[in-house]
Amino acid sequence: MPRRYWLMKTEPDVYSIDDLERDGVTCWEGVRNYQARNNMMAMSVGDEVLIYHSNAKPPGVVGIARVVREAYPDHFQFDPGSRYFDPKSDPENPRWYMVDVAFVKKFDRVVGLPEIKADPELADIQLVRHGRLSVQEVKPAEFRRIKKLARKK
DNA sequence: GCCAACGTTGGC
DNA sequence: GCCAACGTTGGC
Repeated sequence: MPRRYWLMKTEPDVYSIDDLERDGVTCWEGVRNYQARNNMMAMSVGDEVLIYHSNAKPPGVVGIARVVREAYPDHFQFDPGSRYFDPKSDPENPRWYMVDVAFVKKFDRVVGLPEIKADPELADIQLVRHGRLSVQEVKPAEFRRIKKLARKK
């Protein structure tokens, strides 16, 4: 099974790449969109993940993480005190899953969304074409390209 | 703060 | 199963 590549969004005010660096490993809870969930369920240990800061100035890719635990039920869906509580989810058949990811690196500079949009090699990236999805698959060439852009300047 | 895009809900 | 209403995302 070849390694796959992903992009996951987070709002830095809520959980940033610096928080991930501090924590080392974190569970990626709170994904409440079926397509995003399905992407998490397709992840394997060892897959690499671009970390994207949304609602940030500037929005963009800020670093890399690695999947260290494959999808398992997100227990926050059963916690009435959690903002991620889902009263419609059945504990016998959980609706929402999460993965664990580990910090790999923080880029020396943010690869901003305008730069990604302007790059011909990234013209088909889902981030541009289906902007709102919070967990996306990234093609190997796109992953390499963003890593390369992060080294520029 | 605005609003376009788009996913979800629920009446019928 | 359609689709209008509604809620959320997220760039600007």
